[in-house]
Amino acid sequence: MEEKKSTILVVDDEERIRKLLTMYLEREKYLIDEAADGETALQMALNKDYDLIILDLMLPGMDGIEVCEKLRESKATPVIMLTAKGEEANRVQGFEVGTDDYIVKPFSPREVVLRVKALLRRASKTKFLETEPTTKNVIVFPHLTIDHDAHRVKVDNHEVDLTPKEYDLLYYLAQNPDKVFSREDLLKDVWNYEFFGDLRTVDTHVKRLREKLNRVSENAAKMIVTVWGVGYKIEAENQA
Amino acid sequence: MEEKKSTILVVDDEERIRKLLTMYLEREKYLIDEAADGETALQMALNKDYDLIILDLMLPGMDGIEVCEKLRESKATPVIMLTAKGEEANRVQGFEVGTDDYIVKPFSPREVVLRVKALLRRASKTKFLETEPTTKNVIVFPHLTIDHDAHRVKVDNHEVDLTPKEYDLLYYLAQNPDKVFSREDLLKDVWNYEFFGDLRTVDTHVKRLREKLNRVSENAAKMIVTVWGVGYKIEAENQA
DNA sequence: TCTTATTTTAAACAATTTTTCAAAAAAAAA
DNA sequence: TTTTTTTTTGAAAAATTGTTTAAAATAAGA
Repeated sequence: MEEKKSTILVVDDEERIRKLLTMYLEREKYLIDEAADGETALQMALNKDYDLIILDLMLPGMDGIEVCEKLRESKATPVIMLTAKGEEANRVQGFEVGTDDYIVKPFSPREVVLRVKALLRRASKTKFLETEPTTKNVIVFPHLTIDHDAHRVKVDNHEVDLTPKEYDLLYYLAQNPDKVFSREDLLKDVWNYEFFGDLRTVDTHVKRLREKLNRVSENAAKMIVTVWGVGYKIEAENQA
Repeated sequence: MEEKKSTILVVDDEERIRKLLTMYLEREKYLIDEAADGETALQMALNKDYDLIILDLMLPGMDGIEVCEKLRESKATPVIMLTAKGEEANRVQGFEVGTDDYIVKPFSPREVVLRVKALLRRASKTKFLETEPTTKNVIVFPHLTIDHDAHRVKVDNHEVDLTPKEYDLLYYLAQNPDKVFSREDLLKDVWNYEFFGDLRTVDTHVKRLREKLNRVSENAAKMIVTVWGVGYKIEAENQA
């Protein structure tokens, strides 16, 4: 079940962004190289076969678009472009420069990891040309079902309306059942990297989440467990 | 339920167009080869039995028409010709050169996929020369029916006039019921590859689509669901 | 070709929903 | 009991979507 680790090149002039991405991607067992400017990045990308490159659009000297175009003259390495909100996201989106996907800053780390996985999956599919049985994206617990494609949550087969953050939070916890996350962890992973808000914000969302689940089933609400002095987790078992 | 995968040769001198087509076709589980010029393309097409060839009209050296004519001396492989707007679409259209279909640039990726499917269906039918119960291309929901062959939408058996984009959008969502698409997804897949517009353009089309459906049936309009903070989807169930 | 009608896009504003933060109340631990 | 932590509550601030309107692009017709 273990695959060979993919190597990823992360390019951004801001060190904190590089470190942030590196941290999250290494957590997923990818091997990461970093570059802070376009020239270096291009050289590295040409000299080594990366499985993926994450490339900031705005770079000192040679910008992301130019790097991508130059790279494309000799390599087809998948590229995810990072663009600030107003920037030329459109142009990047338009495939004009051979970008495979793009992410708008500020992003949530979780989102980046998901996109990276998706793109690597797509790329490897291309390579091996295998029929992948379209994986349904559903998490199932005794009283709770999360259909990620439909973005739908059901408690005892009864649909529950969640706000985006409530959904993200539940989905994140549900992906790692029985693992406790501190409020810091949750703010880091579920919120985007620019959010430096109050830790208590997490509590508020947990409260509303529990309330909504509880309206349908007390058992479902009890799945979200407070670990005193530590944080929150979802318990898969602990169900009637 | 799994069929053998069709192999397709994509020929265009612009890499971004090749990559774009490859990406969308691979998503549909086709096996893709690429060629950047006419000579290479012809050689590849003669040495391997492709199920379909997508051929750009304008190519350096030997152009698309010549490739097609030369190919036709020994093979009947179906060919879709890509032509820029002003180009000799007429000549190609007239099937003078043995082309089976043609698409005018810029195209929307979705359109290409549909044409490819249609042509492959036609071609395979020809092969077996059997009375195949012409697969109707109809999507049916409780209050909504989309007949793609006729390009006709009916709500509670009452025909609804949609503009092209409205239709495309509805059809795209209807093909993947219960799956949420972000505005970015929709712009990428439903609009053509040259469009780099505002995300909110999607909202406007959704609004008008809902309005037109709502004139006939509120239930039909309610099928198009806003997923707050994420995008839009069509709900198959959620119907009275 | 020129004119007219239709469709598409985009911007601005309104309406709605969500998120955040702060502070009091409650609960758990020491 | 005292202290610490969590839960609850409410309301302002922020973000997102809905709606309207006008300009731009496109297609159709004269």
